[in-house]
Amino acid sequence: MSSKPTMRDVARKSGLSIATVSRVINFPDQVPAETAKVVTAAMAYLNYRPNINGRRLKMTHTRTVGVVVPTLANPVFATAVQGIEQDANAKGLTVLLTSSNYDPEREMGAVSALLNNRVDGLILTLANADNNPVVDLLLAEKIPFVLLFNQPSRADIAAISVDNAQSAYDITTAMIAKGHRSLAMVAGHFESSDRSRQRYDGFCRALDDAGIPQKNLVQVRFDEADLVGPLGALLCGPEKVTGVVCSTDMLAIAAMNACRAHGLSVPDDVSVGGIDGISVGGLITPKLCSAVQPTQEMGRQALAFLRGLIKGQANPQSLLLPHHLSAGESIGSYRGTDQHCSST
Amino acid sequence: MSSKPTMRDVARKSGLSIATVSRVINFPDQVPAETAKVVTAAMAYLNYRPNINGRRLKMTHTRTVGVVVPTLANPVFATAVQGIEQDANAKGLTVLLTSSNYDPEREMGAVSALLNNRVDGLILTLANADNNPVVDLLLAEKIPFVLLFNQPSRADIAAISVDNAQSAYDITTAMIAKGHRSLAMVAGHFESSDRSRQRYDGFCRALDDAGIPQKNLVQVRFDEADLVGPLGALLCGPEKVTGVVCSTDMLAIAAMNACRAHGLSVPDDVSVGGIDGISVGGLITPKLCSAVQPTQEMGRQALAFLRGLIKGQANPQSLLLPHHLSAGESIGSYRGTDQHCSST
DNA sequence: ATGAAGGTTTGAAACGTTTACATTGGCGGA
DNA sequence: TCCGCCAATGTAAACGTTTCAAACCTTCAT
Repeated sequence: MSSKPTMRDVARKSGLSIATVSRVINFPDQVPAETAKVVTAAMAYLNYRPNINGRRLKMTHTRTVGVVVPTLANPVFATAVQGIEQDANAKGLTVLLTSSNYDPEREMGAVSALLNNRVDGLILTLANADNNPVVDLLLAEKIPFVLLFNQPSRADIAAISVDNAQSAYDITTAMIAKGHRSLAMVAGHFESSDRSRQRYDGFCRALDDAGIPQKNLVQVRFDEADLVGPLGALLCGPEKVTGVVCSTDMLAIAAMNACRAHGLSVPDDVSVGGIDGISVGGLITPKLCSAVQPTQEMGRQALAFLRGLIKGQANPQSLLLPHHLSAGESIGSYRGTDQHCSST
Repeated sequence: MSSKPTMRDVARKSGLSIATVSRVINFPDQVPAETAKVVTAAMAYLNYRPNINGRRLKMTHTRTVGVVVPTLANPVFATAVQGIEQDANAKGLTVLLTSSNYDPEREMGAVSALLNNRVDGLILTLANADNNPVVDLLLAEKIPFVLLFNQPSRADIAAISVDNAQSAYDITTAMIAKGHRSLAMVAGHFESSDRSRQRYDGFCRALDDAGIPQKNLVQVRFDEADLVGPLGALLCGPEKVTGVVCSTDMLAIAAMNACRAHGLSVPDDVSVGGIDGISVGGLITPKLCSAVQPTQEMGRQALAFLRGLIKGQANPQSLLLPHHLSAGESIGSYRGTDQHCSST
């Protein structure tokens, strides 16, 4: 009696067989109301709880999905996971969460662990979606999976993202349109994020289209909050950068902070733009101008897509969702470089 | 061959018994190196993956912990979960994540689902920790659990939190020390969060200690980003509130935004303080002054504590962690109420 | 030669489900 | 009366592990 009651106990208590109890639980309509009542009463009396692990062992699917993101410390991923999680729970799916900290080794470890859990499918944001052993593994094992935020070059693997290069192109172009000619990009390390590189490509293309040869780039850790040092040379050096495009909104917020630390006003002295569209961006001053992606919706869509793959109803394909520039205040018109860098 | 290889297959392949294979996996040192090598080779050859669900069914513990938080959209919870998740994965524990959206019914549903998964223990942030059916259920079922952020009145249930009332007291007092006498609190709905009420209590106590009778309170939804309306009456009405204490940093950021929408400068016209200490608070301008809690560390501690409970090495008890006021710029000296509310 | 000791290995019974298949019993039609 | 059918229920074999008790060697002292 000390251990948890099992279906067998319920069967005994209700004077019926274990098969009938199972049917009451799984196919209530295949069983007479009277019988169902008896069984339900027994279950309530015994405080019975189905052991999902027993079920999982027997059934071919586990009604479980694995999620791997770089970190929850960046609201972009937290928001996406929030979307995934909400819908998953509404559908009775269990979410197994892991974060990789942008580390490919940990990505593999996490996926491996999730496969051992026999997840029905996976939603992942990988450091680099191309030539990725994790992707190869998943394809080999024929496990349904959807990449989220990644924008792989292969078209035959499922992925939900915005057009990263175009996002960066758009925000950069907006800055150029305001007269800025000396621009820099602050990006997370490329090896930690293919998005980062793709966004840098878009940045470069925008400069090329505007005939600006000089392309400044500073790569930083994604969780770097202190950009005072990294940005110092660009803002205060000979370049006198007046426009800073950041590969993420988190970096953009840190960049604005760094500008002020150098005695520069945003957007009067320096314009700053981000990419992602995290919600705090819209609340701060100056309002962050950003290439916004529908983050939470993307999480939802990734799950919906994954469910389709699991049911075999859909084929893997990449989906590009539309982004838009937010009407921010962090990008202003070029006003010269007179008052640059009061403090170093 | 189409299905996944099992331990039986590995046993057959290596010419050994299933029991030996199991021992190689779980107790490699109880097995001669030679045998281990043979088995490992077979596993590699067959691409064997242990099915954790089989193990879970047999074993009394599942090496799985459930996590329930209100939402990941608030960085406080995301950060805490990040802490939990990192350590859990390092220890080989699987994390089952659910969010309740501050809804007690969904809390119960989530916990119920997690119990069906036979989690070894739970970490939860509940809307209200006192007289909570979820807590009763968990106690009745003798499932180890740790409350996180909740500060229950019972001392015999495990909880990791800061002193919520004192946090609010401190930030309020800091504001009063700057000369503010007309204060208001913006708090999330009390029925969604006992922290919210506890913090309001601290706010009131601070006012009492300062001999200020007028206690303004506006309750809002936690995900409310637009406080322009809710704060309008207080900022522009007869009260001419010059100090706004918010029950969370997210609300504080929204409040600063609302102040500016009313044409008021922070901190020149209105001071704003928050509670939580989310990291963006330190990056924005003005730097948010907040009662900071060690969020990620709290997640880690909750997990460590939970593991102790699971092993039976610890007894449930409430732990109060220290908080501190951040040196922010969002609280300034009282300068009168001349220039109040340029735009409504 | 015999047996005890001890290191390896194995057989088989769980764990809590699901489900294909067998059984039961009641009822209508021939 | 008998047959067949159908709905309701039951039987038992999986699913992939872990683990206890038993069996099987070697080796070695007697």
